[in-house]
Amino acid sequence: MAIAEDHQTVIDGLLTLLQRNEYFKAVIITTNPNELLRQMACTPVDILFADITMLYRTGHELVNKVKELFPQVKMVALFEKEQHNIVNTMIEEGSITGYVLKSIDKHSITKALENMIEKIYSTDKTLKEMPNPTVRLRKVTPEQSHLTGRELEVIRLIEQEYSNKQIAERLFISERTVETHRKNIFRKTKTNSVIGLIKYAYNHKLVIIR
Amino acid sequence: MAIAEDHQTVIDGLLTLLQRNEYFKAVIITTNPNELLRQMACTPVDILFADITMLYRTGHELVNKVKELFPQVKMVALFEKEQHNIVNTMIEEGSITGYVLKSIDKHSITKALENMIEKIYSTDKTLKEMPNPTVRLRKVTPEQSHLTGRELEVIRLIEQEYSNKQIAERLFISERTVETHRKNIFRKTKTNSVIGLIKYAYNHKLVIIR
DNA sequence: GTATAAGTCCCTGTTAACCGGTATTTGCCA
DNA sequence: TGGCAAATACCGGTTAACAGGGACTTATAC
Repeated sequence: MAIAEDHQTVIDGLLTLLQRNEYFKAVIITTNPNELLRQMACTPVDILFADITMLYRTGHELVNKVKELFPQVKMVALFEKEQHNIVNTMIEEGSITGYVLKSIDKHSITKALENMIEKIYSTDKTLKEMPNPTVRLRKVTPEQSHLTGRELEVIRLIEQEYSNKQIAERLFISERTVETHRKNIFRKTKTNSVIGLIKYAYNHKLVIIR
Repeated sequence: MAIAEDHQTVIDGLLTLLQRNEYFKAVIITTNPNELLRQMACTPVDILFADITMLYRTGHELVNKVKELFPQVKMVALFEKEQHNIVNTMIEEGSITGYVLKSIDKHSITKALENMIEKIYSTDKTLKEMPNPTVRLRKVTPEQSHLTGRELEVIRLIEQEYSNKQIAERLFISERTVETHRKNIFRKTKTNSVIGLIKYAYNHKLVIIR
């Protein structure tokens, strides 16, 4: 098993738990994505525990790299409750095999680990083929987001510093339409500047930060 | 001692360390700023360990609240290495008594805690009066930031959604000057839109997020 | 004593963003 | 099948932001 996490303390916490577990053994521990890939090339692992932002960091896309280079590795995302949007995206994409809520108490993590062993080792299927796996700690229900799918797309492109014109080209729609979406977004999020909007998006985890 | 931290795992890590320490005892543990204040009113503590972003969250300003309501409490900020800017600000303000780098290894944290005991209990002075306290784990040297103090001020106000005009009023300078600062900021940070700038500021921890 | 950096101020433009409407098509679902 | 949400598109008008200049004062450093 490999662990990739930004916070030493989170790593410590996991290690403490793993000490009492006979099934898992952490063989790679690092906070650096590139270092992780390098080590995975030398030391084969079955499972990768990784912070979700590290996995999905825009631009880097560790999750895709791992999928490409080591398709047999099961990826489990460590996430915080506000990040359900990203988790759900990754589940839909079939990128990850499971996920664990970071702030959950020790007992639940242990239980989740045990469930994971059963699921991962008893069958060799990914989430896509397991519509209702118990690996899921809880149903990750998105907070009633009033924003439509198209609006979310626009927000993500705004955050990527695309201009209205570029967004229009990217989505094959008129610039006017982008402006309309923008207006509706501002109205719905009760913001009136890009900065406010970006902060809203970050706070509501509509986009992946850093 | 009180602990305020977003991450359960960080809390767990601290508690494990504290178990072996005879001087400290955590009596309040919470992730909620308001809950913290409420509990501090009921249960007196000597020291508050808190995540730096939680302490300094713009708008809330827990650090000021604590200082106001419980001036005798020593505040120690838990921070990550990129946040040295904020730490230095707080030291200059005399807001905090000490700070601990989150990602530091256990041994060093223990050592830092011991140093802290000496410093805090042998003298009753704040950092301002102790120019070179050993509580400091390491000299927090800002990465060669080419941005000037005034430029940082402007960036923080931009992030707060102030317009150029409002910034000018706030800083008692001409709107032209703000524009000049803005230009220089864009040039120095190699950005060319507020969004790019905001992301730069977040990535370089020039402002406090969330 | 003279560079150098920081901070201040102003000018001329251009344009993207924003405000406020209105309106059509599509598809879902009750 | 009638209502509704989503997505699409347009228009006229206003303004803040941004580009790319120049220039002056003050303080610090060498």
